[in-house]
Amino acid sequence: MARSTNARRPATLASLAAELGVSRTTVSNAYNRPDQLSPELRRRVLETARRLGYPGPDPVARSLRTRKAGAVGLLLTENLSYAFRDPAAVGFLEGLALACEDAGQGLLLVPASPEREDVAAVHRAGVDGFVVYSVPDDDPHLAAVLERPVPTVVCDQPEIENVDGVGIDDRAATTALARHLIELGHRRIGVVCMRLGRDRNDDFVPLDRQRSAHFHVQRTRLTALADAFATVGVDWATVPVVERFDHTTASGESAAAQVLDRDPEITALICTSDILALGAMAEAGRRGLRVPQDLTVTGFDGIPEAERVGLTTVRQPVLEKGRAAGRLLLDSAEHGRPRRVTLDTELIVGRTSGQPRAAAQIWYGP
Amino acid sequence: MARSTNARRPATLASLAAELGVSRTTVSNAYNRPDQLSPELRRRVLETARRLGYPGPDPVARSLRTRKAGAVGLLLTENLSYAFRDPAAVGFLEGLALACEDAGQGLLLVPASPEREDVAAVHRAGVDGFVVYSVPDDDPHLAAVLERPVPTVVCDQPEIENVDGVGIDDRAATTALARHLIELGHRRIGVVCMRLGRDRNDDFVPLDRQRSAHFHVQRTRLTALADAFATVGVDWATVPVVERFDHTTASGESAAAQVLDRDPEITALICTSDILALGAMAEAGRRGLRVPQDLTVTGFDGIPEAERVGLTTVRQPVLEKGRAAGRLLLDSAEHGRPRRVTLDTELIVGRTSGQPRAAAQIWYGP
DNA sequence: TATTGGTTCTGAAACGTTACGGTCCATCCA
DNA sequence: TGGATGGACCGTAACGTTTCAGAACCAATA
Repeated sequence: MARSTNARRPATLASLAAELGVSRTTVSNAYNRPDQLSPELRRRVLETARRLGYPGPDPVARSLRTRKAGAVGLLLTENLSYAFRDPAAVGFLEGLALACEDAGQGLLLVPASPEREDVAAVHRAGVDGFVVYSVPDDDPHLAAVLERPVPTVVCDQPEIENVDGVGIDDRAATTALARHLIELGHRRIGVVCMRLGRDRNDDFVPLDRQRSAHFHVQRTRLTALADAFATVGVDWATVPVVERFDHTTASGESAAAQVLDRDPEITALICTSDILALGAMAEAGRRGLRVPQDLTVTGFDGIPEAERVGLTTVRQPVLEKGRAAGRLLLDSAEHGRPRRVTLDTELIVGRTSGQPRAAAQIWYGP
Repeated sequence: MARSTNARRPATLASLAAELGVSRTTVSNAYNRPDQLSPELRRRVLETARRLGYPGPDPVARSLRTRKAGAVGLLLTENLSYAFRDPAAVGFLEGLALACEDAGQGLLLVPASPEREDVAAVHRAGVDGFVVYSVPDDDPHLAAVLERPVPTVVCDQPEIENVDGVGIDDRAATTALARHLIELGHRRIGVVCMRLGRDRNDDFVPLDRQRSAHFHVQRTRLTALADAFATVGVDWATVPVVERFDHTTASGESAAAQVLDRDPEITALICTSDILALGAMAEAGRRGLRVPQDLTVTGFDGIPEAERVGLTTVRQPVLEKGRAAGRLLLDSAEHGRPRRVTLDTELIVGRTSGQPRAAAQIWYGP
């Protein structure tokens, strides 16, 4: 006979159909295609569902059948804490989330910390596509994503065959920044950059490590700086470049200290992110160095806090980057793939860059 | 015969098994339980998989079978933009994401904007549980979540039968803040609060709307303020309370303006969030009102920027709140449910609260 | 009366996987 | 030599849904 109301096993579409004496199709239609059955029957189905405690079609079973998960996976191998504390990353996340929301898609944060070699989370993610952000090009998680038979969009990565991409022209942006410093007269500089690989190296960076860096963005910026300063005769091998694994202001402080200890004569400290630059400014202050009179400091990203303190930096549209990544993924099957979106950047000359002391003396001196 | 390497239909566990002449179980074991088959056979399975382009077991089919999605759903009906711009919300998100990552679980942002009545996204979410944050108690999305047969944790909500909860003692925290202002001598005050319901009402809030507010947190804070000031004879009906739907500093500015236009005599402006308070301070500055000499401004949350400007506020451990919510959800089946976690808060007396002018005159006057 | 057309509902076949309870066989020990 | 042991693998039965081609019915049309 009919099943008891509080059956041990939870109600399913089938049990509901049996209870009602109709086909499963009809029950399914009651939820998904109300026009396919009479209002009266639909009412009965829904009421019986309530009575039996049937919560509606199981999302996973539906996904299996329709081959749609209704969600986009986000892979970011930055440590979550650093990611959420970096306004640039949060902005990216916001843009991506907005694009997903517009399309009625969920956004799944895939658990993949940089230390964890375990790629299982990528395999387990029930998603219709992936967005990859801030990941070294040799990351096993990235490889696992690319093996999955779903569309993927990578951000700030070198071109990958058959994969859409979003990014900025890091080389041009960095070159513009370098030119600005060169024109001001800086020749002795130091650099603070984010991590260049999956291994931790909180120290000076030899040339080969710079060239083989697995973070495309960092590698490109270092190369662009080297090339730009080479045009005015700076030997890049003599430029102190310091790397930090953790992306925090504290990292910026200690890195700046490391550079300044090694070479107190530098007149400009170029940081590859605003977060690092803010830390560097704190360290400069601690040493009694006035910015920019005694030391020029620059960043990259254009986060609100950088704007507040007047940091000289390169603004990039982080929110738009996230949104573009989402759109690219969700509009898939349009246009000939792969596609690549390059967003504009803007050099922001703030109050933290000025002429070096020596140059100033030449300029205004006797 | 064996299938062609580039079959039209993508390879599956079954087709792989057929190709190899083994059972599906064995192929499954090759991926999930390497100890259940000989290394040699496993090698063959994996190699054939590569050859046929089999990407490994389908995550959705696996979820269906195992009844585990490996992800937690987050429902927040705040507009995404406001959520990502509010450091308190980002902190919560960070804590929750950390808890999920620790457990190897994904975190799914369910697309549910406040305007959208469509709860389909909740039904479609393939998750093992839900965390609900910043949602009015009559939100249809919340109702849809509670109908799903998965564990749920609600944040900043009144107790729901059989549902775990995380929150702070809003009443006690607000009372402490009110006492602080009362002791300073404030009697004529104004209030700026976040939205009280699903409808937009960017205006003064009549008493009945205050009492029937669907955001538990806001309702509790207003009630606590009313009760505290009643003890010193303040008639709450005369206190201007202004509401803003959007949670931005711009909202704080315009709300403060609205209050000050109505009652320029107030000596303190109590805001129910730091974001609103920061906006209020900007508006005070615009009017030439010195804080705190001419106007005391207070917030709630204890976000970093509030600390930077020395805002008087109540600090709550937002990251811990998110982490606790995640832990509660993922530790399910422990202890007798439902459980409730109440986190500590701290009154931070900053530089934005002081004695009112009138009181100061009485104090130091002739 | 036969035909058409529309609505309402059905039955069976996927979707791709893992859990469960085995069987088979070689080996080991007494 | 008999019995026990354990490794390697298998077959079947779900998991709960959607899809698709039609069947049954009824009313209206020619």
